[in-house]
Amino acid sequence: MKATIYDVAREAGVSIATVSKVINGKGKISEERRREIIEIMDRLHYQPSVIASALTGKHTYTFGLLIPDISNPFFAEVARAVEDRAHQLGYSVIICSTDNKDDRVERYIGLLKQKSVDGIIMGTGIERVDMAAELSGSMPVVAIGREWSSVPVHTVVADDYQGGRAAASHLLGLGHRRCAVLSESMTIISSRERVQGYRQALEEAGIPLHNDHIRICKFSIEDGRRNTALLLADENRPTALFCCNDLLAVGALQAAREAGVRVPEQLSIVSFDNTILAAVTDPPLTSVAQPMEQLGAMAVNLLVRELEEKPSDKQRIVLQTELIVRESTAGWRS
Amino acid sequence: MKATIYDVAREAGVSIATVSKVINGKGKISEERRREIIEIMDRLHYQPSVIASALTGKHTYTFGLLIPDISNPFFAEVARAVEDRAHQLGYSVIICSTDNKDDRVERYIGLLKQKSVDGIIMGTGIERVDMAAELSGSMPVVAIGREWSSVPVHTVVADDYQGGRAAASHLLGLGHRRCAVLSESMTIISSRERVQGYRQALEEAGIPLHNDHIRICKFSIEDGRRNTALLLADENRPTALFCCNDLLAVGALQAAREAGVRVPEQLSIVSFDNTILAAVTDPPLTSVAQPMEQLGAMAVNLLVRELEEKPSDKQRIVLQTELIVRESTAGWRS
DNA sequence: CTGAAAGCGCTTACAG
DNA sequence: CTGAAAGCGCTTACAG
Repeated sequence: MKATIYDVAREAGVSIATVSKVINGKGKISEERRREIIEIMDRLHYQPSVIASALTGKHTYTFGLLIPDISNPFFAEVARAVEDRAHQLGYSVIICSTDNKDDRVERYIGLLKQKSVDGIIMGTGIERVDMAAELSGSMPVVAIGREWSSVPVHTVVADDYQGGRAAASHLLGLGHRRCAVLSESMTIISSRERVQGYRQALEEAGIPLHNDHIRICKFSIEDGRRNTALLLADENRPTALFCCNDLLAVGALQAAREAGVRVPEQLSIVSFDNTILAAVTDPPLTSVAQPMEQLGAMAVNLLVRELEEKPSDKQRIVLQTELIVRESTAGWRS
Repeated sequence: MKATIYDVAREAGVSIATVSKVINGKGKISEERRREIIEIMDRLHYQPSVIASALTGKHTYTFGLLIPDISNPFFAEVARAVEDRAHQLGYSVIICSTDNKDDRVERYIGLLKQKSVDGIIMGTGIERVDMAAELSGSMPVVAIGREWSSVPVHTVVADDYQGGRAAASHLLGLGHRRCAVLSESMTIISSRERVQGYRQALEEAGIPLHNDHIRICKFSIEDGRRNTALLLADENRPTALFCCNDLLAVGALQAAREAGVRVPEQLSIVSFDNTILAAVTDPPLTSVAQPMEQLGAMAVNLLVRELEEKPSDKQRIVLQTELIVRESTAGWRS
């Protein structure tokens, strides 16, 4: 049987209140007693029950991480950063893959509430924004890589707009004039921003982004491939393609190969995220890197500060992206 | 404030014992009362506290998943499978990346115990086997992709030996005679089995596996690259290479490219795992597929059965692998 | 400096 | 069929 606070108290000949105080470093305890009690706790391998202390108003030191899919390399890398920072700070993380489905989000949130988690990091999309609003009313929430302008929560995101601009500048600098883009749904703010940055940089260079050069995709290799195939089938096909994430870019690469279009000679591709995938494809992808580690760590920092200090004003932290040039982009002479 | 069982009881004019019974579907309650109470619980948005019920002897419906690194695609895919199956069965999973370090394992196990998780799925390596033994004495444990022959726990693994044989057979069939292998540490049973299967199949064909054709690597792209570079520097270099996981194979691919050795024309590579990486490299990797989804789901099944039914005999489940032939292997004429 | 007692939100015999 | 009471392992005023 596991030792309880009663066992320790009995062994030490004191009350459980006294033991509780030394556990929590509260109140005044004579140095002698304290040492003795600590020694006994060690000897008994006593570990306070988080369950019991949570029931008396303290924290569970656990929070939920909602992301679309842990098996997706981008979220896996972010999750690792979240986990590490959380662990450093004494927290555990329950991972929840939502597939971006509202009913899964709802179910998970319900479970997390029942389990009295201390807070939630939301990295998933939701359609019914009221769910986020309601949630943020009932516990600390920080949004990561996503935002809901109407809901007051801490937010940490990459500078998607600048990232989109960087992709465009790079392609323009290489001489491209027919530039297309593969995006996720425009209902996702980060996608919208990436496309917007891309579009603006192009327009400033006097190059409009044609509507039929904007393809909205689902978040999958397969859909990236399908949409790229459509773009490449056009007689006036683009010479450059900006993909809003690595998965889409992998699909684009596959479509190009199948269509006999060489990358980068006949088609330049810039992706976004810079997960491990970007480094292992053929050719390796030029990619706008998101600071995944920082994203995760900052989100945890915000959440824990909210938990342990006085609730502060909602912050919005924007982290810089960085263009990593590999071999999927090359100069174009028309 | 969240509604408690007291609120429901008061509203319904019954005792909390009665409410508890309808929550748990225990005891006899008149159909009328039950309906009324359920209606009130709905109206109050009442959700029983897992914390409180766990303190009274029930489960926390949470378990821990210990793996080396969630940002590694193989473990991310397994984790997703674990999460999905757990979720279906009403459990949450706390993810713990250990980097295969004993002190991290120990710390995590301690935390999980304090949090009263119902069980642990161990997919991580540990040096001090006694830790696993002690753990399995204190709560249900199932090992996944790892085994400790001396510790009685449920185990679910892929058939590593057969997988190694399959890799060798494939290469032999293509005419290769100088075959090398990149392995993880031989202290990991699964690595040992893979190499063993590979070696035996080679030997049965009359081809010994030379010691200097066995390279022990750390679990990283970088180490795969480094060791492959060493192999390729040999004048009598191998024409085929079996890598015990995709990450090592990615490193091998990089080393080959750097050394100007074409894959598969001058070097065939077979990897193991068949994560998403194997599909996106250049060339795509021929790989021995592990059934990651099944591995995860089976591990959860075993754990939950142990939890909810009478503890059964420790099972050892071995799942089949499957060779997926892509473009990193080709025939060799000497 | 130390302890008795109430309380957190439940479940479980046990009695009726 | 229903409820009073004890108990799970803690923490927190409060009193001394």
